[in-house]
Amino acid sequence: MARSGGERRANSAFTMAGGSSGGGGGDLEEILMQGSGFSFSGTAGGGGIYYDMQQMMLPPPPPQSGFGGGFMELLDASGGCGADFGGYSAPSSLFDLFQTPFPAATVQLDLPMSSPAAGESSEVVNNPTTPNSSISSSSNEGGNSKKSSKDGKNRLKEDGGEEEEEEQDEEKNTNNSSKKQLKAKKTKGQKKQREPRFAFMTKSEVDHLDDGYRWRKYGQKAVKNSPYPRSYYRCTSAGCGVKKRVERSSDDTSIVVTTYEGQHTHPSPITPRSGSGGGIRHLFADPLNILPSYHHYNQHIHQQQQQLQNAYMYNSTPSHNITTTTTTSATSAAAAASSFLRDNGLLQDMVTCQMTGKVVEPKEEEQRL
DNA sequence: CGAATTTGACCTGCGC
DNA sequence: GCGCAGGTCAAATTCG
Repeated sequence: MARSGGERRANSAFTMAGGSSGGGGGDLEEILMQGSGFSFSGTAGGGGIYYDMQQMMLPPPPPQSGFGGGFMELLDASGGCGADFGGYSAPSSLFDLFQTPFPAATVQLDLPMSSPAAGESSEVVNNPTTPNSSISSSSNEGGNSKKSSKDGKNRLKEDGGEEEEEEQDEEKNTNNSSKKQLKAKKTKGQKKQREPRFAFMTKSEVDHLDDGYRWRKYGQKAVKNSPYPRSYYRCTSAGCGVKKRVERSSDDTSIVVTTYEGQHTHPSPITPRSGSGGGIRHLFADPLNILPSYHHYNQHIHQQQQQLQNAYMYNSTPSHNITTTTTTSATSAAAAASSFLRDNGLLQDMVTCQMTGKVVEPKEEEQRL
């Protein structure tokens, strides 16, 4: 109950990780980035491609003109609606990797388990870099929490089948006292199907990263083997069932793992080219996340680069659907994040990181399991 | 007062 | 079947 008002602040840099549509018990692949050099530990499982992360350093980011504008463009282009992903074709996009046949669907690494999201999340171990020193970004406030709450209920239905939404709603209306029981009923016997998930991992002192969408926190759970709790967010837009999970790595407390699940059914609430007035500005309220002026550009970029250098992403694809995650797994939320990064000349690094990871061929993955 | 967060309870899936 | 852990709900609480 003791509510910490600080919770409402916003976010800083992105963390992005791979997702999975955990069809049935499909968990995210474990990932490990070791020590200082970004060198993945090879995985035995699939005999996939192995890359040395140490080779992947960040190229100097190209000077960006407009922050908000570019970001929003990208948001619109890639993130607005899930349906848009098909047409998204930025060559350097993080999502291209997911959408293309490139078997990067799964980046797998051996990992001593202490991962924040045991069994589902990944772990990053990096050389500690300068975390965001000051975070004062805005919060994603203003959403209609009630709707989101409702969506939350629907989530369960969606998991089991959208056709049951109405039916379940009726039940709820007629018997509010047993909502949970109803929920249980509904979900029983139905294989819960998760939306594609993408996780971003970044070094940040702020847990909840502002990706341009409005989120409402609907839960928090203590994570096993981690002193840090995991927070659950849901997109506040009506009808949008996108969820976001935020947790901090127990191994490296400076690392935040943000997992997106689902696709936004709406454009980002942030107005494109909002300039100084649009919501996008909140994204960059944090001096470390914005490029207030070209004067400070290098400095900020440097810090962001460090973050990204230490960030890597993975796509936790359910073992059975690895091959199909290419286009559908790209959540708009993640797209927004990637767009942001790409717009700032940072995404490439993220991609690089991903590509340097061990790539497991779908078949191999299946065999492995 | 509306919106967002907190937090304990509850539910589900999974491993043993 | 039981227990554990993850995930979600929703009343209470807090904030703007």
